[in-house]
Amino acid sequence: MCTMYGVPGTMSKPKINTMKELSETIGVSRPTLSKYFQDPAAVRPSTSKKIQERLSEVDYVYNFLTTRQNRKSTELIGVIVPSYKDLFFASLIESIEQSARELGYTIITQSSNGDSGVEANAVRKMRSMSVDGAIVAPIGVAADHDTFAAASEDFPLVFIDSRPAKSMTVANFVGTDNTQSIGAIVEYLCRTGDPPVFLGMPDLNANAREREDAYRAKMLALNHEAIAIEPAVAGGSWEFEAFGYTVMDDCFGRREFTNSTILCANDRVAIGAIRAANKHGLFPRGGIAGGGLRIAGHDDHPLSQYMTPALTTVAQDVEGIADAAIQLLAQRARGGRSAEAVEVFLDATMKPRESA
Amino acid sequence: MCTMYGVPGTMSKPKINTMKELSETIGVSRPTLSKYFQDPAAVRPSTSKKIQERLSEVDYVYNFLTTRQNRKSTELIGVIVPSYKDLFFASLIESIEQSARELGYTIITQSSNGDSGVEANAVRKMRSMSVDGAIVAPIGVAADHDTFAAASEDFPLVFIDSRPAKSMTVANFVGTDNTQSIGAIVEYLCRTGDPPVFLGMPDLNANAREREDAYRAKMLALNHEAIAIEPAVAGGSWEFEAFGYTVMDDCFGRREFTNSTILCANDRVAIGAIRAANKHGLFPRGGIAGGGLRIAGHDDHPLSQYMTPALTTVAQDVEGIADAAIQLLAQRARGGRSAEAVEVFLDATMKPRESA
DNA sequence: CCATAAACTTTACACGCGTCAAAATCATGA
DNA sequence: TCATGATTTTGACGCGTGTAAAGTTTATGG
Repeated sequence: MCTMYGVPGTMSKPKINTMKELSETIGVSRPTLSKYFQDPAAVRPSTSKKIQERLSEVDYVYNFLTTRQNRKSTELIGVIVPSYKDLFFASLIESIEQSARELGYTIITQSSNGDSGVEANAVRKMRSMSVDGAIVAPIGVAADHDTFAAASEDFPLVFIDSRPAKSMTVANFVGTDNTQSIGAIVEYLCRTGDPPVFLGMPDLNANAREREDAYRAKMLALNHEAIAIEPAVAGGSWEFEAFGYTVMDDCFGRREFTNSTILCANDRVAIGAIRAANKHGLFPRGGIAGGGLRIAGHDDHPLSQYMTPALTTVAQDVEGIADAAIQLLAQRARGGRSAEAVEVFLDATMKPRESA
Repeated sequence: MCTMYGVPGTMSKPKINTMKELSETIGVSRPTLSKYFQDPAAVRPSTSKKIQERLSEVDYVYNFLTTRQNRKSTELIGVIVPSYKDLFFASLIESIEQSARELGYTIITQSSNGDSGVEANAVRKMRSMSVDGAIVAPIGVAADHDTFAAASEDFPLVFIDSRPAKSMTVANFVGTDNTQSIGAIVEYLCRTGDPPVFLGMPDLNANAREREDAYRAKMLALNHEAIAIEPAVAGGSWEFEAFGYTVMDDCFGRREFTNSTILCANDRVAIGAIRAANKHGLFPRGGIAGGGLRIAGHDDHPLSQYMTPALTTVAQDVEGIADAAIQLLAQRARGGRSAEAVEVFLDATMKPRESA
């Protein structure tokens, strides 16, 4: 039998459009149905069973817009990230969705496209959708402070990954403790070879500066000289691999840092750097680092282990971050809004692989 | 001044909650405001200007839920993908969002997590949200046919990337012509070296089979023997890199295919295969392929060019797919539902790089 | 079997905005 | 200045569901 989507009349179950209609065909009152849908256990077991049975014989979907209009809570949580095309953020979204689902929340995701105007629009959209809360991985630079401030009067706001631009602002935050994570990998690198030089990431959010600061602090503590590679290109873009590649291709072309240990501010930059190193043949021995050039990253990007050499990095606790953010939001959404802003810092764990 | 989010009273602009309130403070009637918000040009220019000016002095966000409840169109488009953690889908989402934004649509994204139950729930959620249409990259295997059929009575449905499971079903589809894309790369590979063997992807959607079929057809046309690598592992997972790595690590360990040209069903599988090859030292000469083993992929995954060797592949026209899907949906959402199902096939373009 | 509480039904209003009809006001050109 | 048509205002109803109050039925226990 050839079924064609879009042609009416092929469905077996009769379609029911409103709850009133449903209440008539099912034989219970509309208020009872309303109660049932919000909590099947809120009605008598026999009634619940009856509704459930009849429900499976019809094609009814509740109207999300109208149900949420009238409830005190929409059980929507907004998520804003700078880009979908970054597996770190993608992992974060996936974990957030998972944690949210367990608590009955629906996720509305928006990308800010690395643009603070788009980010502000996304926040406004969240407001218009009456979300119960929002999780934002902020652009950081030139963020629209007022937009966030206005939003946070409507619902709790939790920043993840990096803190918002204005450092004097106190806001809910869940993320990795850059001091710990960078500290761990600097310590590792110093212990296993030459002290690292630092290749930053384009100065697009707070992590760029925090990680470099953490690097300098740790190097100082270990009595080593901190050296940051000065990018020959202006890095204003979120294409981190291209940035890492371009900068290091340029360096290696001048035979600079060809024998160094390079700590990159994140794995995407490191992936670009590894590519540049391979182009210049700096990883002999079948791509495995061997005493000369070493490259390390930060984040444990899902593809890092597939690089050649496999990228040594520190893994952020993505699930932990997602879960903590959702928990914090859920608590704030229910509880009072009066609570103090909270900052949660999670530890990252070393992932020693081949590249360093 | 230290501003703290979440503490009321820090805002400068007075907050307005409803349109009625707004109409009072702004000095126009509510129906006029309603018209203005739907189309600023629908009111007299002087009125439009007046509203616009006063609007910038207050903090008002329209209520998305209630506005959309009453309009004939919600201007919401649902997007369902199997996973966020796949840069191909991420690219697709980003392009879709872009095309949609231009037409005034808002995107609601849901991940089906490679699970047909979750996929069915996502479709139901789209229905409950009264979306104007949905774009689905289907799981393919064990998809809930009834769910899609029911949904397509509510709004137009466009499948992208791969066609839904039941092949006898005629549905709107936008995607790459696997015959063309695979044909192009097989032709390229045969022209530049040994004819390829084929490494499939886990049989999770229609592309798995279609691409293998296209490979066999093209090989037949070129008078070469088609050889598909039999995976030693059962590949039921969406972790394609792990699949490619495991299968080829196994082969290479037995010294099989170490000198072959391997065409992978997608880039993520190829990335895993390249990693296996590098582990076994099969890409000497600084990682650049040179006569012996060659590996090619399909999709032009954003990181393919950063592999060593850089992955030779065929690029799907992601923007074209996204745009065509949105256009088709927009047309169907406005126009009649009676139109025939449409299938749009786009060409892919060769990306010769180092790996083959 | 009856008292009692729990669950249900009925009825009604609310939510914020779209939309319509009729009345009032405005802008434009002669 | 006035006629005319365009725009706005007023007042009202509708959307589908949440929710409260009051009355009715049902289950439970003695």
